[in-house]
Amino acid sequence: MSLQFEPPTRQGPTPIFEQVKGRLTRAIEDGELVPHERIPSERELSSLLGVSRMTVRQALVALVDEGALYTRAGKGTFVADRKIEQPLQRLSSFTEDMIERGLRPASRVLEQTVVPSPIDLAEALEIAPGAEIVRIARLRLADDEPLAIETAHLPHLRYPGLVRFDFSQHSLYDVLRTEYAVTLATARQTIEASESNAEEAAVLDLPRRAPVLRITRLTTSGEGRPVELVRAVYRGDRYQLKVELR
Amino acid sequence: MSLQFEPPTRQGPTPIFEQVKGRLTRAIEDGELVPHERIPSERELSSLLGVSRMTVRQALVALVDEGALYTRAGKGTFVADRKIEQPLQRLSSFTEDMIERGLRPASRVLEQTVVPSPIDLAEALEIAPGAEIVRIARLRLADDEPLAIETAHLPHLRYPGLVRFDFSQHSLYDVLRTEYAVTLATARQTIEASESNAEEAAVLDLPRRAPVLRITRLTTSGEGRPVELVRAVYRGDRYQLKVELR
DNA sequence: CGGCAGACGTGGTCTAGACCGGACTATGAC
DNA sequence: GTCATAGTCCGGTCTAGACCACGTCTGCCG
Repeated sequence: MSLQFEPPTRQGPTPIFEQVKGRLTRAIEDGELVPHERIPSERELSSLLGVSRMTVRQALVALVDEGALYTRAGKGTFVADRKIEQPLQRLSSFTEDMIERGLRPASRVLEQTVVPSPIDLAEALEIAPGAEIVRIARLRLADDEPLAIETAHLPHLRYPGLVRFDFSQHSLYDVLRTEYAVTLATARQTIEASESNAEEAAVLDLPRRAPVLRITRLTTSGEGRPVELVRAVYRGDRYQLKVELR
Repeated sequence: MSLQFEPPTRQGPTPIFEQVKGRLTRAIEDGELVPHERIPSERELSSLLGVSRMTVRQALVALVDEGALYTRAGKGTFVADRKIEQPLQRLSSFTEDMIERGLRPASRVLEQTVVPSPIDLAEALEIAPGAEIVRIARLRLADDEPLAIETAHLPHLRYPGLVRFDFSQHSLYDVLRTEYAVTLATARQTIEASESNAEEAAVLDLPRRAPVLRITRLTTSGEGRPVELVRAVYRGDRYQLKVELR
C-alpha cells in the first residue's frame, strides 16, 4: 500500500478525513486492495499518515456505511467484496440518470402552467388547499426515443417566476439549486406496475394497455420541507429502476 | 426539554451516544421538539448531559443522516420537518414488509429443490457454473390473497441442509441468521413493469397479460458476499413498492 | 499431547481540550 | 440613518490520550 506517502495536510478546504477516505477509495478501485484483504489497523494508519486515530476513524466509518469496508471487532478492517459503484439510492435527476446509463437524454415540455392545487397535492406539499402550484409536464426521451412522461408540481408561492424558465433545456433541479438556493436532500418514491391509458400510449408511442411503471416522488429539501411532487409514467419495456437497500 | 435529567451512564452495554440519540428521538416523536425548532447547541447538550461534546456529536451526526435533524453551520441544529418513520430503504423480509403494512402474511411453498446453477445465477452468486444451488419458490399471500411469487436461489455449498426447513412457516432470513449466522447487509434491486405469463396468471389468480412488477434482488452479507438471488413477480394491482432516496 | 490462561492487537467508545470559518449582534464611526 | 467592525456563539474538524470487550496466538502446565 502506498498510503504512507505525502501526509495529508489541512491546506485547502478539503478536510483531512476526506483525503484519507479518498486514498482508501482509490486504493480499492485500483485493485491495490483486494476484497476481503485486511487493511492496516486504525492505529497503524494513524501513525503511517501522521493524523490522529479519531480522524482515521472518521474516514473508515464513512467507508463502512458506504459498503466499501467492513469491520470485525478484535480482528480488523477488511475490504468488502463488491466494487464501489455510484450508490443506487442516490437522488438524481432524469438527466444524470440517463447519462449514467450511457443514454442521451432530451426533454420536450408538454405543459407548463400555474393552477390551483387539488387537495391531495396541497396536503403532500404542505400548502393551503387551492394555493397556486406550478405544473411542469415533460416528455422524457433517451436516444431520441420516448421513455417517460414526468409531471412535476411545486408550490408557486415558494418558487415564484419558475414558469419563465425553459425546462426543455434546463434541468429543474439545476434551476432550483442555482436560482432558489434549494438543496434537495431526500425523496420518497412509490412505485407500481400499471397499464398505459390512451393518452399516455399516444405520447409514449406505445400500444394501449401496455405495461408501464408509475412512480410518484415527493422530494424534500434538507430542512425536510416538501419541494416537489412528481408523477411519472415510464415505458415498461425500456426502463428498469435500480435500488439499493441496507 | 427534559433532557437534563438522569445523566447517561456507561452501566449497561448501551453506549452513551445511543442513549443520547434515543432521548432526542423520543423528544421529537413525542412532539416535545417541533419541526424547525432549534435544539440546544452541542456545547450546551454536552454540559447539560455531562458527556463530552464528541459523544454528543456522535448522536447528532447519526440523527442528521437519518433525516431527523439538520444543521446549519453558524446557526445551530434543527428538527427536520418530517416525522421519523421506518427508513424505507431498509432491508426487510416479506413477512416484516406485510406486517408493517398491516396485512397478514402467509406463504405456500411451490418448489424447494437443489439444482445445478445456470451460468447467470452462478455469476451473480459468485460460484462455479453448474455448482448446486437451492431453489425455493414460494407463493406469498397477504390477508389470504395471492400477492407474489418469489423464487430465491442460494449456493447449496455455503448453506448445506437448507432444504430441510419448512419455509411456509419459517422466514428464510430468520433461518439464515439463526442457523447459519449470516447477517444480511445490503441488497440491489432491479424493478420493472411487465405482464404476467399464463403460469403466473394462474397462480396469482390474475387474467393473462395483467400488469406485474418484476423484481430481481441480489442480497449480500456484511462481508459483501452474495447470499441469495431472488426473482419475484408482484401483482400490479395490489402492491406498491416504496423507496427512499438521499 | 491437550487444554487453558494470559498477553497482545483490534475495533468501539469516550474525554477534554483546540482552532477554523460562518452567522449573527452590538457598537461605534461617518 | 448607514455601514464597517469586533465580539460571540455556532457547527465542523482535529488532536492525543484512555478504557473496554473481543479475537487470536502463545506458551506453560498438567
